[in-house]
Amino acid sequence: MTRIATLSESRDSCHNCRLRTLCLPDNLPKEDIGKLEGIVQRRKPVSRGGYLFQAGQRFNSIYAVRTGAVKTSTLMANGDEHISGFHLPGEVIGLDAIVSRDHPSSAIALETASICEIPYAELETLSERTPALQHRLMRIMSRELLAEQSTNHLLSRRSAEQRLAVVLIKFSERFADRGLSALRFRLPMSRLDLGNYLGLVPETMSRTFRRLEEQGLVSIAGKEIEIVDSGAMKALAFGAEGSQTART
Amino acid sequence: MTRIATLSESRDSCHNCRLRTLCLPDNLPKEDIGKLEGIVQRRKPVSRGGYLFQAGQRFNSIYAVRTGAVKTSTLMANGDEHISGFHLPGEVIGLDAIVSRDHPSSAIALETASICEIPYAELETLSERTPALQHRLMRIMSRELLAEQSTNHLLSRRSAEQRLAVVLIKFSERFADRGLSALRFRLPMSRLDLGNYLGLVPETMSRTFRRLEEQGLVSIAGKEIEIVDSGAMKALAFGAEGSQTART
DNA sequence: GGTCGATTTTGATTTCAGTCAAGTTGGGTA
DNA sequence: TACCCAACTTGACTGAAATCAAAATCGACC
Repeated sequence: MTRIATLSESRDSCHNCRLRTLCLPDNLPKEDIGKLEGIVQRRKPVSRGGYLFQAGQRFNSIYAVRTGAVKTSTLMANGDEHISGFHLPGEVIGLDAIVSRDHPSSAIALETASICEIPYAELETLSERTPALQHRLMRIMSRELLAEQSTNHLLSRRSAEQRLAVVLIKFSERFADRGLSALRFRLPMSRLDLGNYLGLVPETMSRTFRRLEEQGLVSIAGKEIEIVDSGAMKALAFGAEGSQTART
Repeated sequence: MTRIATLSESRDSCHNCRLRTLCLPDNLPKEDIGKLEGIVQRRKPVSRGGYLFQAGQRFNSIYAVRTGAVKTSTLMANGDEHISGFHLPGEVIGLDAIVSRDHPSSAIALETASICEIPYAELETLSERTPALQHRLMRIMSRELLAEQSTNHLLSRRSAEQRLAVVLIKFSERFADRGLSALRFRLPMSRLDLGNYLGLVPETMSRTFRRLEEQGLVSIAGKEIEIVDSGAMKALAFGAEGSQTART
């Protein structure tokens, strides 16, 4: 089946999307991308602070970030917000709702974000007759699982400095995956949000940023981050030094 | 002493398996269970400390726990072990490997465990022509994602008492899901392992168990746990009291 | 039943991050 | 441009869990 692409379609289509290889279409044959294309809905941009969906809302679709950045968070029994993740272009949001009928968490734009909405019922129907898509979905779920595990890991008995180093390195890698600089980037979220994610209060965030800067590992100007000594950062983040002692 | 319920053996087919509704076959039509049955391999029991698979090993299969209990853990750069989860009968292990070709973590039996091995290539082929199975796989992945998120949440800025209360309540619920007592059960792992999972050192685990006991919430005899005041436990685990203050 | 090593407990002390309190900065807008 | 409010920073103090050290208990195996 050949589609006649209009100008706006060609700009907006999965085929031409720069994020293709990170997102659902990765590794799909051309015709399957076309089919996927048929069910993807491109919504008007969500501005800073706007909701993609709210916790408790009926689950209908999953969402892929096209531009901008999004946080997902759950409201705890006591009214506190817990931020479970930050999502950059090419990443898929809402997969945690598949099992439960309702969204367990809310998704909020950190900066103006354009979003692709993919109705899940249609995606599921399509993937029944599209093995490559089914395959891809499983891989994306698995990838998310791994990312969550890595966050667990991060939160388990690591110092504030290590947590911050890890998260900065990971952002660096994610920006690099998107063709941006790995050494100079702008964090899309507030210190408060990043602290919430890392299990640290804003005061500690501030002091920890300063300590990393004093050690000559990074250079900070508000949300602009420059990684000055990437090797030392990785050593701090993943190395033996300063981590919990092995107890065998 | 009253006999503590154990996770007893189920028959050798998915059709008759008591864990059917927790595991892969849930909600599958009879003939699909039959097909699944055709690819499931029942291995000889793995004894305490034995590996189901090791980190770095080539990914070929996912595994379902039939009896016993299993922990999954990753070895960190510095040689430390980080335990990412404990797995009871009916739960599926190894889904985090789908994306990566190799297992990112090891799975180790905490007590003698019988395991169903499901070759992933065959499972994927089967699910291509079995929509219900595909559906079920997605739901299981989503469930795992939620479980990981909930662990993140648990590790993020909660006191030792709250962490322990949460994990005990969750084990209680999981045992109940398996038809065992929610109020009296035996934890399958050591304090060290549980502490590792919770991000706490064994000394703190010991003291925290004692504090919960002193408050009359639980009664502890080694690995045997009795939940004495389930309401107060839930209040401690999920309630407003003692948690971090909302900072808006 | 006794022995040895692993697991768990207990106590004393230290330390890192949290809390409280008070600025300072900076982006948005009137 | 100046104002305002939110975001961020800084400092002093506190407290919960880590660390260090040692003893007690458990349990697997002769």
